[in-house]
Amino acid sequence: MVRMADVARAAGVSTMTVSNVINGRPGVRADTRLRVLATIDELGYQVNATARSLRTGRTGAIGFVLPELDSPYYAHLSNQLSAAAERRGRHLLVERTGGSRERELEALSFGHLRRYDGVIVHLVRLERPDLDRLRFDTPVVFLGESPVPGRFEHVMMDDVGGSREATGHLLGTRSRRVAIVGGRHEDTEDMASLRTRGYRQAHADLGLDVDEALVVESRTYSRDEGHRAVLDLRRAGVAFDAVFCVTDALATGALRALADLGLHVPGDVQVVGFDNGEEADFLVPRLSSVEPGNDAIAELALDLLEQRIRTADPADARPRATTTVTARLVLRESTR
Amino acid sequence: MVRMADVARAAGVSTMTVSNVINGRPGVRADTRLRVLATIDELGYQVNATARSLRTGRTGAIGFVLPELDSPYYAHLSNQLSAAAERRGRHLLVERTGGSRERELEALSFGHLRRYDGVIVHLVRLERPDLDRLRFDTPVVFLGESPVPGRFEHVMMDDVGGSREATGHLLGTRSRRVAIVGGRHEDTEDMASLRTRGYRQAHADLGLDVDEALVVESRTYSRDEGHRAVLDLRRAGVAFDAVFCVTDALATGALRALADLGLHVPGDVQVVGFDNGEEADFLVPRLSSVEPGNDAIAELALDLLEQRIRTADPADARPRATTTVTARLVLRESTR
DNA sequence: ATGAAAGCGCTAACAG
DNA sequence: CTGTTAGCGCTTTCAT
Repeated sequence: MVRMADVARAAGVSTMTVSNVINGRPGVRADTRLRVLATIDELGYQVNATARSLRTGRTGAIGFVLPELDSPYYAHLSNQLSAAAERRGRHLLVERTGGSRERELEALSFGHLRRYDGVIVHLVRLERPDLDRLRFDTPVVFLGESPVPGRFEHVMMDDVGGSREATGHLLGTRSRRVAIVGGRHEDTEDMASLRTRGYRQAHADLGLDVDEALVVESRTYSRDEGHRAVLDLRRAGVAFDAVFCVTDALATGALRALADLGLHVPGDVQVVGFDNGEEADFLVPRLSSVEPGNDAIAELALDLLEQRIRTADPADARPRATTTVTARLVLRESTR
Repeated sequence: MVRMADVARAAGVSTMTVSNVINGRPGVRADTRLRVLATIDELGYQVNATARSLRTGRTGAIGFVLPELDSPYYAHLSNQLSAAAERRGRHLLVERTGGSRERELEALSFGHLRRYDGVIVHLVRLERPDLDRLRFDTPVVFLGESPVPGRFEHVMMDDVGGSREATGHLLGTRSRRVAIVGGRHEDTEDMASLRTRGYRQAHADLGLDVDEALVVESRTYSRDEGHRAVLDLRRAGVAFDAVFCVTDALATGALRALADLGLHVPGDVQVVGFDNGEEADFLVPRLSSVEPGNDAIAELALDLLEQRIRTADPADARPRATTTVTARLVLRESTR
């Protein structure tokens, strides 16, 4: 372990001069700087980020707290956030909660947050009572559909609008029995509910009733659940001529199930997904999907965070808001 | 900001007693403990991890440094590592390098590593000269195919064996012109080279020559490159009756391209991927793929890291090794 | 069972 | 242009 003090002694200067050199601060004579740099190199010295962070209160890192790393949606979003953060000269550290209440709370604990200058958080379990109790002064931007107390910034996608457009397209292209996979009978504020709300609105727009038998709930939003859901519908004898899946992963499973059943897409059954992940363009048939605007979400979240980090005044009273990024339907081969 | 000293004052004890309570150390009277806990709760105190870490030299966090977050392979591996680390009472923080030399070096800098008690690293750019120059005492386990100096632990998958088995299966099921997508003409030690080596060995096993026109290199290992590669082969008039793709993502693109060309899989062309990701089971047709043993790799990497963290002696001379985890071919619908 | 003192490695503030 | 002093919030050590 080489300390700054070691460098200072070896170079015959004080630690402050070493510190000034390292941090590129002005007011160091050129020859002194060179001597210090040479010594640093020679001893292989590297700053202790922990000590610096304790002293300055800054870490140079931004956190991204999410439920799962291996869903295509979060994987893609993380990658975009990481690349965008890098462009701004910051490092992104990604942390998984597994979608458990306990781990979400832990990730938002003060001690944990000290690791970061700011944090972007996508919660799936914590509800208002929990959120209201949160106390920290690390700048935070929330993503996702859970309603967030007004004192926090919140960026979300247009779940309702995107779903309405997708369902509307299906109903507008001669489908009359549109199933929703990953929907929700109850109307709360989670992702499934919001997307189901758009689905219901599209029906209402045309004066159509929703057959609740077509609303299929799912425990997860992964491929196997999409596969199971379509097979279940068939087994239950529920007729359908289109499927709106609330994620691309569900849609991938649904497409596979329809192939297993020997049904033609989009001839017999149309399919639309939500997320517009890279995979959509490579499925057979290529999947029409709702593009939620991840790029815009990533940039916006980082912009907001950057602002909060810079005006580090905890009592900063500037208005915070929930910003909704526009979604749009991308048509491919799985629809008519 | 509530400090430990604030809690101590409010509870009428010393900071040491508060510290002892928080860390569950013995030697605190029950009533004192309760009073301290009540005060902590009341003031909403949370330990400052940075300060603790400066003092103890430990952080409770393990790092995972990888090239990209959004490739299905790394996404899945990260998720497994994170879940496994959690089971061991540790937190995993994931950091992306983007596959650039500069960022890989930075991630391995001493200052950066101080954030972690130990780090698992999957490099793709750094070469021996760079690695030999590395100086740090944070325990590190390397993943991936780059050769690693003997002083480090290294866990890798059996790229050669898995590829040999996959190619062998194709050659053993009446395919005579097996293309490799994502292969490498030159034989070095990167992933593409190793998997191509297995491909060549399988040919040699049967006394067959490899037609270099069937070895298609690719810049990335993503779906679009797989798609492009198959179309290019066709356009160039190279005949083939099977495709071994060195990743599932490439295979997904290849399947899509074969569908575009109106070729039947596996009737006209067989396809095998490598990674055995969740998607393999939902493609049309379902993709046969080499299972690299991610679970075993994740557990092993964490075991090795845990050992190094515990025996924190930097001069620890116990032997380090490269451990190769066995790969095996999983057959599905894309092969005969 | 509890507390006082010292210090982890760095940098802000000020002095020279 | 360079150095001195103090202290970030915690835990280790040793004393009581």
